Amino acid sequence: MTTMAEVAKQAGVSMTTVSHVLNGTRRVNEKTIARVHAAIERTGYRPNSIARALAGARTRSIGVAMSGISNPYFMDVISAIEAEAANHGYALLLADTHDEPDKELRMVQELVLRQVDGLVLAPAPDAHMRTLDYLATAGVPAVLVDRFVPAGIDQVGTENERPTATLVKHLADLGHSRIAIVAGLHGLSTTEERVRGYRAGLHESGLPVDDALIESARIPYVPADDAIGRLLSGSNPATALVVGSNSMTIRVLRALRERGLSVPRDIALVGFDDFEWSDLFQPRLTVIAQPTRDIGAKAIELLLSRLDDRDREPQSLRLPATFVHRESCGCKAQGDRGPRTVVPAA
Amino acid sequence: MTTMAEVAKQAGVSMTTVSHVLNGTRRVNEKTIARVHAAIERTGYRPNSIARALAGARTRSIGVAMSGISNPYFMDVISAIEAEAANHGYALLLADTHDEPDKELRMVQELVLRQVDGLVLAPAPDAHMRTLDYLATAGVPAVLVDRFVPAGIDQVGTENERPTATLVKHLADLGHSRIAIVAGLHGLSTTEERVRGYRAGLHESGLPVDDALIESARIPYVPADDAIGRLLSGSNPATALVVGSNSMTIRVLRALRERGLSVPRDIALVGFDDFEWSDLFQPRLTVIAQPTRDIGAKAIELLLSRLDDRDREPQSLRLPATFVHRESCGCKAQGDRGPRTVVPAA
DNA sequence: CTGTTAGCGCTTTCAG
DNA sequence: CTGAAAGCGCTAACAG
Repeated sequence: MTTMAEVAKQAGVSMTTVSHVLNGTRRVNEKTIARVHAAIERTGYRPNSIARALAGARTRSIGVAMSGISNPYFMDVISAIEAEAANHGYALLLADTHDEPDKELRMVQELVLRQVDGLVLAPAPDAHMRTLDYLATAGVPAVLVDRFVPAGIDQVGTENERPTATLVKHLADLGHSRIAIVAGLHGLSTTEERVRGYRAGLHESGLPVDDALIESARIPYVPADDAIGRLLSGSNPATALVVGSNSMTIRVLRALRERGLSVPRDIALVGFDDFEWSDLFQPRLTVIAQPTRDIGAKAIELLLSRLDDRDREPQSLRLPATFVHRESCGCKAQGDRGPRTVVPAA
Repeated sequence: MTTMAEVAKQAGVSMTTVSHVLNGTRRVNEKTIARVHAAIERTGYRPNSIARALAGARTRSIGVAMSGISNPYFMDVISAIEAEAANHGYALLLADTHDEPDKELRMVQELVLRQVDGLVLAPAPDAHMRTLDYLATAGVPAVLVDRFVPAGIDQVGTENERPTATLVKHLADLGHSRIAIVAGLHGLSTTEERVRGYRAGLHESGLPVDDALIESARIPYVPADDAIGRLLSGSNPATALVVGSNSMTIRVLRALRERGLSVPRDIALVGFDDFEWSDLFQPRLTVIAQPTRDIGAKAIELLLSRLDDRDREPQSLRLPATFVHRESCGCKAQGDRGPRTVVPAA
């Protein structure tokens, strides 16, 4: 392992100069720069990031803490984050919070101890926001993705309310009056906003809100079977379903199949979140698609810009979602081969 | 941030002792240990991993370098790795190699520079194995996943040859004689082994091998359209397809749909790799499922055991795959609600 | 425009 | 059973 001292000797300069050449952190004579570069070239020198970090500089690593890193939504986001971060010479430290506040805090502390320059977090439902408090006191820059919190911190996510209303109105336009929602995890802003959009959509369609038609998960990863059971029983069952997230959609589709129900014949279904392969599902799903890659890229952009300027005003970004019209809503089949209909949602 | 010096002072001992208490690296008097622990407790001290690393100790981080981290197969593996690693107090540094040898080498060097204690790598096709050479000379413990190389290094993957033969024979038993394979990326051991299994399956079914029925990708991420075109044109087109990996399966399914071909009516299809949601596809896919979580867990297990004992004999582990019988092969429909048929694959 | 030097927080000889 | 002290490789005052 070549060290900086070695390079300095080879180039006939001091370590200081090598360091400054490397970091562009002060003016250096052209020729000196050239000599240093030559020495670096010759020795194949690569700076040791650990030593760099210890000496007080940045680690050029950023922490990513999210739930269910195998969740397809987050995978897209993470993949975009990885690409964008790598572009800027940053490495990623990954942690799975499982959407549990305690685990989230532990994981984030771990990342901070490892001196990440900043972190991207999809905050778990946590009334006390312990993680955010910790981050604030530790002075570690962070950007939140997906879920929003009422705090002065950078955040990126998508529009939730209007698109969900669009989904509901689409169903109402098709003649449905018993439209239910199976929302995501209780306590997440996304869940709340989508439920709000659901209510708004009903109002705007002149339909009453029946709280019995609103289900949301209290615990991560529960199957949707009970919820579906409640929604479809009784004298006035739901005839159409809005599902609040893609992991929920999987569970709902499975629950429906368990009951021998076919979509959209027996029940119409639309969802929030697209899947990379939802065009291969049966039926093809009508959904709101989030700009996952943009969310990831923007998260890194915000984070890096904050590293540059700690005092910049916090930004809260809502990226537009798209309405992807396929067949699960029960509209006349779009034809397998035709282009999918994509319009801005709301 | 409390430092070790602070703790030492509070406990009335030297830093050396604190260090040894922390690491259990030499005998220390019971009472001294207690005093140190008390001081740690009192100050809320957490060791600084960066300083630790620089001082030559372990970083308790492991690098993970794979292609297409949004690829569902690798996501499962990574998710298992994350869980297992977190259990043992290790953090993950993630890098995407995109299956390109150059990028792979750069990423791995980067990870090594960041002093990962070891790494998990899904090696890109690379005749010269530059990355493995580098790892060997750098003396960094690594375990390979998914793909195998003829090198004395720990490796975990699945059985490829026999299961693929099983797939072929299943198709042959259904009366197909023109069975094609759309294999994965050229140069990967998985691809080669699966093609070998394909040939073996044909032999064992008394069918001739027609090289025109063997396609594999030369470049990552190419669509399957051309391959499908070649396979289905001519006077004696394929009537059944074996697809070599799940990302390929997606591309093949899309290509078939472009052509208005329905599975299994117009053509039978079976694949390697299961999807978490392949039971929601139309049709439900008959596949060989890899024990992805076990692969990830085993990879970490091997890596940690090597950190313990650098001189242990390298192990090469093949975990068994399972044959998941659904409908895309064209067998009489299994019924949507029945349990899927799962048997060990060869 | 360049160099000297004091750490960053910890591990680990070496010496009691 | 315990400590003193020398680094690990780099950054950033401070001083020309």
